[in-house]
Amino acid sequence: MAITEYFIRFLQRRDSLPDRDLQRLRQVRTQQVSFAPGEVIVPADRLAKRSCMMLRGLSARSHQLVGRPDERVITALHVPGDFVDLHGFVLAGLEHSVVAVGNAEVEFIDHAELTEITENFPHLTRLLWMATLIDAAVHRQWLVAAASLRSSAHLAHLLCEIYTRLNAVGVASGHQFSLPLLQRELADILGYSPIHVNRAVRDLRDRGMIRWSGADVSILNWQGLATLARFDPHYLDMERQSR
Amino acid sequence: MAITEYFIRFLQRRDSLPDRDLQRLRQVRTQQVSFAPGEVIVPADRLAKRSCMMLRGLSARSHQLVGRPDERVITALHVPGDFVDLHGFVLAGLEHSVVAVGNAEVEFIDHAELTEITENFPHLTRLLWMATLIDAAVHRQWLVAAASLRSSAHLAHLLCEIYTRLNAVGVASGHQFSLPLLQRELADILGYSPIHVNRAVRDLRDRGMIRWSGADVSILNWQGLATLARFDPHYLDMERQSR
DNA sequence: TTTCCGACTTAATGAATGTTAGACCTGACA
DNA sequence: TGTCAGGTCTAACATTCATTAAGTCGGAAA
Repeated sequence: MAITEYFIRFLQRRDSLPDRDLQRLRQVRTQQVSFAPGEVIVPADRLAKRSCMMLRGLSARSHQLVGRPDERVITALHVPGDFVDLHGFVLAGLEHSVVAVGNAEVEFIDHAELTEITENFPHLTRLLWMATLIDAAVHRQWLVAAASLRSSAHLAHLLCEIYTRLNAVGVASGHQFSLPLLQRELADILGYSPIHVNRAVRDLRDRGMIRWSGADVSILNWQGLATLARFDPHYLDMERQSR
Repeated sequence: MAITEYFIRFLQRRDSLPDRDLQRLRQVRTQQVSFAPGEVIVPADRLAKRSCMMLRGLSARSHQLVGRPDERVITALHVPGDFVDLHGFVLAGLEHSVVAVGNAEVEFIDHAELTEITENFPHLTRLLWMATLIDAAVHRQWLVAAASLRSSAHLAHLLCEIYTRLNAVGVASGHQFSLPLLQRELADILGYSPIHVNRAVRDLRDRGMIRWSGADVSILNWQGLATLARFDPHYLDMERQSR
């Protein structure tokens, strides 16, 4: 089975991919696995021998809080084409777990194969490195949002980002997308209580900016939402550039 | 001039460094530059041709908020041995600037030299990659802290982390260190108002956990501070491991 | 010494967010 | 049809944090 085309699209959007790199990518062997909502895709604190890439649905990086087993914080959301725990290849282990959000399908790639790539494909290695650094840029933007935005604007920022990322890989268009997140999970992402998340959702709805029922989200006023959130997609580094 | 020994120590703490890698590192040519408090070390949004490493003092990654020129958010602090903007080597540009905190000294390394390393030293390349991934793990921990800790505990977490990192490179010991951060800058890091930061500092002082005068910080009750902050240094990935 | 300025500190008030409790709504299923 | 469970929504109250204003302290410069 071949490495997901989404990831190739992710890379090609940001740099040209020489034939040699492209062929090597397509030779990567993967194991495809499906997960039900909430299932653990990658457990924390274990030395993994493989990493996973999103194929369908969403996943989240979930940090269990020490001493409070019922609480967690979500520090990242991943869409199709994201190489979710590529950092597990270089780090000694993950300090968080990766869980499915809604129904999710991933492809696992053995670390042995990644090692071989880093030994023989320097340019491709820099592109893999880049993928992890874009994750880090998203982390920083979440920090900025958490420190500078109030609940409604903070939620608006998340919606703008997710839509932009889904749209970039062709999984969403027309300002509509599927976001199978419970308000409780949203609270773990934004760092608010579920009740306060509910207030923020209602606020955006009352302002006529979004429609949200079940997992279906529509952004009715993109410009207004982006302005409220001070959203600037620059940090997603979506420009073509030689690396 | 040689690459800072702090960085070599940083790497050797986490993996063995073969002679070939070590020799290549010591051959890296650098330009050493000093900065006064608040000076910009690396400006945002410009395609840099070099990256910098901390040699002495501290630096911060500062995000200017669009539309609010007097406000900013600090998303990272860097101590000696940190390869501060190594990510600028792979990304198209930095979405933040790097500024000096107190008096600071850095070494600049040309990207051409890093490119050469990535072409010929795969293991060393993985270690450079690792350095950027540890930064990302710190970002995640800051997200967890922001979402799950109240002001005093949040501040306590920052102090525990900075001391641990300074201690790891031998720049601080005995639970004392120099932290030339104004309370206003602390507010930009923690996402509070300066007044609220003042309350948090006073609170930790009143509890007898810290002493803080000028730039000199003493942690009087490490265990209490770490418990309050739920600090677990695991995320700093300081274990030796083959990578 | 005196003045001045910046940083730190304190107080008072209001806004944002958390907590608790419970109502509503809807789909699954007996 | 009725019940149940999980998710959403609302209200009342408590806590945390922001804002404004003003006072204190200490070092630098005249």
